[in-house]
Amino acid sequence: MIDDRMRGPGHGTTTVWVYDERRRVREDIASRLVALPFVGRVEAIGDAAALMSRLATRHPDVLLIGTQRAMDSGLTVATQALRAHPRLPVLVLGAPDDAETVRAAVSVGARGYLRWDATALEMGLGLSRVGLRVDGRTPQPANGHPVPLASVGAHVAAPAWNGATPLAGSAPTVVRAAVTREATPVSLSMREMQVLTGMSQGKSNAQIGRELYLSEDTIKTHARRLFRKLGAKDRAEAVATGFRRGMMT
Amino acid sequence: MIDDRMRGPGHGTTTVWVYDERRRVREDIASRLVALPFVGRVEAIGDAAALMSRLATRHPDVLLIGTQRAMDSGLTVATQALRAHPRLPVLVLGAPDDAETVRAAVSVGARGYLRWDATALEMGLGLSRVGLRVDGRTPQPANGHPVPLASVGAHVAAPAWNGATPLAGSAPTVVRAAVTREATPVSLSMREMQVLTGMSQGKSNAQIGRELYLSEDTIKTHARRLFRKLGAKDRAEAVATGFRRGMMT
DNA sequence: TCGTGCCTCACCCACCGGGGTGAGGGTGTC
DNA sequence: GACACCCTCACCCCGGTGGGTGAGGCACGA
Repeated sequence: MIDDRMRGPGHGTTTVWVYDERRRVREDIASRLVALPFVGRVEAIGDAAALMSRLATRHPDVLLIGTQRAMDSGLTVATQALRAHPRLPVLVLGAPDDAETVRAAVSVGARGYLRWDATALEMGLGLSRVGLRVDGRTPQPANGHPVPLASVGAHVAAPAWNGATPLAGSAPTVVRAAVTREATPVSLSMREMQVLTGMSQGKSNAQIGRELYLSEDTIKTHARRLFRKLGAKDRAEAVATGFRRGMMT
Repeated sequence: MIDDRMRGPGHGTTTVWVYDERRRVREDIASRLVALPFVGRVEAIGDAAALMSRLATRHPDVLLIGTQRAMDSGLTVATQALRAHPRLPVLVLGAPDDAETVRAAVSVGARGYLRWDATALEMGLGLSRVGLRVDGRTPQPANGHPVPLASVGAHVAAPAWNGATPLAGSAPTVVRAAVTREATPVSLSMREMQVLTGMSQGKSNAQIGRELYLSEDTIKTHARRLFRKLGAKDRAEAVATGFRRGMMT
């Protein structure tokens, strides 16, 4: 039930624990967390007693606790954990519009509320608003790449990074994830962009060539050039940086 | 100067013309437009006379006109074009916070204002708010994939798709791009997610295996399984759908 | 006018990627 | 107890990928 060996490639330093009685849920959440750049180790825990005993000796940087509508199991665990360790950064995880649980979570001392259908970006923000540490500091919008900006739950004030306006009221409105704008020092040519788009659709060089009425060798040349421009090793990384730089949809 | 042969792979039907005197600018914008799924043909035009004569016989679905701060060349062209063709959907392109040009653009009849540093998502919305047609209809948030949601310029009312609140005032605040939430029917396991993340960082299967203390063959197995789950042909497409589904950052 | 960047195409070549298949062990669920 | 899913590893195989290099033409700007 506890995945100690499940550690990431090491560039992330934050440790996150995910508690939920439903195995499916906690593992689903955990698997999405490992994709976040600043997250190093994720552990999924399904037993309340185990969680408490672990908390006696070690603390995660963030503890995620899942809840089910009209069941207070998750909230009970959150209450227990926070009673024993009041400064523990706890995020409650629940249904998209469960205002009741949001209120309950806040009242027992949770730092925030995360919808279970949150995107990676939103999870990232949820974590970053909750005492996450990267090399001892709170993460900043780094080197022009997207960074969590807004959203999680209404009761959490939206940050004002990058000039975005904070949430006005405290109504249970949920602001959706946003992306910081980057200096975009790279600009791809039209053809390179078309090739990159084709790649993102799983097309082979030959296929792209056929669709653009070009030779496959020409596509390979464009590919090489766009790899250099984007600093990418292969098409997968090129596509990824395309998305991260806001060039793709 | 006019790229008639520069047509996309055909799944997009919208035709966009980009006007700007600076070659660099118009081609940069054009190259970013071709990446949008619903955009079929993009033509970059650098000469005002040529633009007007082309407009006499054919109309694009959207006409983008670039402006420079403290120069009215672009606005002059926009004025000309709109005087001759009042129903032409024109978007003015300009500096991020050039409120003056925004006002001027609106007053001459432009349908919206697009920051030159807009992300693909934002451009998509700019286009979709401006009379874009896909098979005769305005595009909807389709099959669970991200879709332009907010932003372009303050004077354009933000759409209320997905329950997001429209822009409150008419102040020159700019709402950043947002992403719709999708039903996320696929869930990757922890390992699959780690492999996908490695792919997005340009790592080879062997490299990923080394970092996770696994055999390369194991990575290949995880890769195959995640390809099937995501419906992807190769790692590039897998990474792309990972981003489109909000699983990656 | 020369240089630069883009577009186009070609050839060579090492090797990585992806599909197929099988298989053992673990942990839950019905 | 059967079933399903995940994790792990292995072997075979072919085709696609990516790097290097060269080269001609075109449009532009210094």
